[in-house]
Parts: sequence; C-alpha cells; structure tokens
Amino acid sequence: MGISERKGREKQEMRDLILREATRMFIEEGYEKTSIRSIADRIEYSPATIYLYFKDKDEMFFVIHEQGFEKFLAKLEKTSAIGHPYERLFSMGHVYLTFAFDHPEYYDLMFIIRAPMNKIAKDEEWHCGRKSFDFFRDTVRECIEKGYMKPTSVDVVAFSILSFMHGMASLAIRERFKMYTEEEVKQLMEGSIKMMLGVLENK
Amino acid sequence: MGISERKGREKQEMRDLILREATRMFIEEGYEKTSIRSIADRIEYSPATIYLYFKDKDEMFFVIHEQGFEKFLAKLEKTSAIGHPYERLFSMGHVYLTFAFDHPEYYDLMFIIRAPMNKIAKDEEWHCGRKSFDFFRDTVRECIEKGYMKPTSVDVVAFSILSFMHGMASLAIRERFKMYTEEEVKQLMEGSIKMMLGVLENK
DNA sequence: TAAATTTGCTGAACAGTGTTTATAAAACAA
DNA sequence: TTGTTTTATAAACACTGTTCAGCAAATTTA
Repeated sequence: MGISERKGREKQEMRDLILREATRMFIEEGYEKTSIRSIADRIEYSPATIYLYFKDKDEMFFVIHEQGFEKFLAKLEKTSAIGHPYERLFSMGHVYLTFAFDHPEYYDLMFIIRAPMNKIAKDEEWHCGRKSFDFFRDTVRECIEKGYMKPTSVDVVAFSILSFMHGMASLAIRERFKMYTEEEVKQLMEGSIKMMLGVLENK
Repeated sequence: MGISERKGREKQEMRDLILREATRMFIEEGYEKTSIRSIADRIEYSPATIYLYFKDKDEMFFVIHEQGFEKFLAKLEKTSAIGHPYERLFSMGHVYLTFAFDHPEYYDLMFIIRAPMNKIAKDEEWHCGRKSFDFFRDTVRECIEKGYMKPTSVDVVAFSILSFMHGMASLAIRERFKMYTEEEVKQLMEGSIKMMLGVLENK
C-alpha cells in the first residue's frame, strides 16, 4: 500500500519546510534571536508542531550547523582547480574570510556559538566540517612535501593557520577591533594574511 | 550635613554588593546563564532593586567587562620586568592563554560574547582594554625597532598575533577543535606559538 | 458502512527570562 | 507633626523553550 509511503513523504516535506524557514531566519537574525514561536508563525503552524519534527532547538542547530559546512565545503573545494598548493592555500584563506563576512550568522553558528558539541565529537554529525578541515590540511601537507614551506609538523601549521583565520573573522564579527576603524581593519586583515603566508613560505 | 554623604556611601556599597555577587556568578556560570533573579536571590533583595543601581543587564556587562581587562592588564604588566622585548612578547602570549584558560567565562565576556560595543568604541569604557593592547603593541614595536623582527608594519604584526592567540583560545573554549584530542590540542598550541614566534623572528 | 484506532495538530500551561510600574514603607526635612 | 524624598518590592508585561491533554481528521478494522 502506498499510503505509508505518502505519509513518510509528507513528513519529510514538513521537516524540510520547517528547516527551510528556520535556516532563513537563523541566517538573517541569528540563532539566539530566532524563536520557535517565530518560526511557527512563519510556517503558519503552532509552536508545538515543530516539536513533532525536531526533538528540540539543539537538533535544529545541528542540522543547520552541518548544512553550513556543506555550503562551505562546496566553496572550498572549488580551489582544488588550483594546481600550485601554496596558491591554493592562499585562495582557501580568501574563501574562508569571504564566507565569514558574507554569511556572518552562519559563521557564528559554525564556529562561535556555544552549543553541546558531543555529537560532533562522536563524528555523528560534522562530516562536511571534518572534510573541510582534511581538505585544508592536505593542502598544507602538499605545501610542506613539495618544499614550499619549511619542513614543519603539518598539524602545527594547519592548526596555526586555522586559529589565525578564525581569530580575525571572529574578532571582526564580534566587534573586538574597536581600536581600529573599519577601513583599517580591512587593510590590516589583507596585510596580515600576506605577512603570515609570507613568513611561512620557504623562499 | 553628613547624611547625603552617608547615603552616597550606602548607595555605592549596595552597587558594589550587587556587582561583587554578579561577577562571582558570571565567572562561575557564565553571563547568559546568570539571571537578574538569581543575583537578586543571592543578595536577598528583589530583582527590581537591582534596576535602581543598574540601568539594565548591559550596564553590568560593561562594568564586569572592564573589570576583566583590569585584571588582565595587571597580569600583563608584570611582563614589563622582562628586558628583552622578544622574550617579553613570548611571556605576554603565555599570560594571554593562561588567562583565557584559567578564567574562560571572563574571557568569554571580554572577547567572545555578542554585546553592544558602541560605548567601547567611544572610549567611554574600555580603558584597560586599550591600555592592554597598547602595551602589547609597544612591545611589538620595540621588537621591530631593535631588529628582533623584520621591518614590518607594527600594526600588522600586532593585529596578526592578537588574531592568532584569540583564534586558539576561542576555538578551544567553544570546543571547535574536536578533530583533535585534548592532549593533542595542548601540544599543538605550544607548537604553534613556538612556530609563529619562530617565523616572525629575525634571525 | 459503522465502529475503533491511529495520526497530526494545537491551546493552554509550566518554568524560565529581562524589565517596568504602582504601591507601600521608611528616612529625612520643615 | 506634617510633607517630601528615597528605597524596596510585589505584580505584571512580554518574551523564551518545552510539554501535554485533548480534539478532529485520516486510516484501519470488524
């Protein structure tokens, strides 16, 4: 009988509807500011209905968190067209910061917000996050192996660059660069990336 | 008449009492998790009373924010005993990370939490924050001037190091290093600092 | 087809949040 | 003592995430 199949399909469609509207609101207004009630209003259902499709707000967080890394990975993988690993690394830095400033609320969700990260640790959710990091790490390895960087620990370099990039992005997003003007921050970021990749390069 | 003076004193004492208890709770439980009602409970006054001494929760945020930088600046300034600027810089990095991991909730308040930063931009509050940054920036300048670093823009180097340090601290505090174990993160942080200050050094 | 059961949904409630306001009481001034 | 100012609070407002009893429609069973 096809009824249970149609029911399953309808269930999936409803979940998608909730998720689509929730994601839109999360991106526009941020995770904290988006309430279950406001999502319910938008899809014209009662708040309680949402709890028939998601255990709680955390579950929605994890789905959107992963979707963010999906989008990010897609952008990041475009740099694989660049043959020269050091140029690719530079391009990846550009992709990273562009993503952060084009979708600050997504970035917030993915890298800043406090959330129970146990699931992610267990590898249950975060496939694209891990893939993104591995892709980045592989480029770092290639840079070292081909002699574009001094022979250093791959993980130390990857860890350092990620920290550096996230530091700039998150301090900017959370407005902790108030000792500089916006224009200065922009130029300092460009200068910093050039300097960092400059000193790491094996010339 | 000394009555108005005593009243002023009592007002200040009450403000201090609220602030003392609030700070303790903020440090222990975090800013978001500490409610006005729970502070009121602890000092055995009604929640409304707190609003006679503070405009809103934001005002308490700013005071505690500045107090955090006061504590931080005090620790940072101890490194002024170190004559060699590059060694001092290294020591400042150590002070920074120690502060972040010893007082993660304070660090959260000072560097991560989303808050209206307009006051800080206007220099009304954030004296110790600015002083901390200037102190750090001066050491970077000294390193460059005395030839311990390659002749680079002081601000680019200061901006880069701050971003790098904050990146490590905040990713660790918000548990975004789940691709590594805790022990690995510890060693990677040490290795990263050594590598970073190594490549920046003018040898 | 009629009755029984399952499914999908919601209004109302619970326990919590920051904040405001009317009111009462205490302290001070005349 | 009366009038004024200061101080404190209970109660309410408008929110938040979440749960649950109950209703109505869809589906299955008799």
